Amino acid sequence: MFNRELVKGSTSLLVLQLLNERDMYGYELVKEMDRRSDHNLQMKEGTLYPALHKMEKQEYIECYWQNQKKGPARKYYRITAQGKEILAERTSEWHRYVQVMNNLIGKNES
Amino acid sequence: MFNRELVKGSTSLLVLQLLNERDMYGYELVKEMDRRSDHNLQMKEGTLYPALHKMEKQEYIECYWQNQKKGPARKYYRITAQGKEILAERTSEWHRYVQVMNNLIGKNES
DNA sequence: GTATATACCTAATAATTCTAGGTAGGTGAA
DNA sequence: TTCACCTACCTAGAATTATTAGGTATATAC
Repeated sequence: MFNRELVKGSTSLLVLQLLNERDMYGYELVKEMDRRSDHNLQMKEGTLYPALHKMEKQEYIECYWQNQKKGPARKYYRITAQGKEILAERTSEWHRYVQVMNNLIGKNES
Repeated sequence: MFNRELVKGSTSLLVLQLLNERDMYGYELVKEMDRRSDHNLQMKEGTLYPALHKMEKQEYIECYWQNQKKGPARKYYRITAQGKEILAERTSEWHRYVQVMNNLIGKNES
């Protein structure tokens, strides 16, 4: 939907925000982002899974397996205390970025 | 200033917007972005020059040399009709992107 | 004559995303 | 019962873009 490069860099912000609301598994994150963005943010699995693994290494999130009665097991992710700090930073950065951009390109156009 | 990946993808939008206001040369674009963003967007020359050359190939902009009485010659860039179309698209895309993101991460925080 | 500012440029590296696969469990229809 | 499809995980290679770290040249100030 969006220019791939424009959205680049907001993956971790989005994931941390969703996990801050509740624990989710990878496949669910993809569907949830699609749903809540009205199909505007269609993150690919090939983008999400490596990003999750990186954030796990950085200890922004941690995971646990949950077997299902039906279907494949799910790997749930939970945000850590450190992850919440990063989320706050990234959110603040996002808002500053939008302000700066809007100043430059004109807030009121189309 | 900002996460390098967050800003990725907005280079062409920024350049087209500035050139839509008036013709500028590369070095000036770098300084002008820095100034108008209160030093938040410090685009590197290594980012800008290749981006300008690409947009020239795409015919979004065109250039002309202007010799100076003092100092090195300047390569001025002018936005084309096609560039103006792209600018309108990119601007609209930017605003949609901000809306979608704000919906997901919560408009009112920090 | 040396440092600094202006003004252009590029090759190599880094970071991220997408493409295009793969594995496996379970359901429903022909 | 086989084939398609959905769930759910994963990764290697290609593509894109930004930064780093240089280079060239003109002109001014000390």
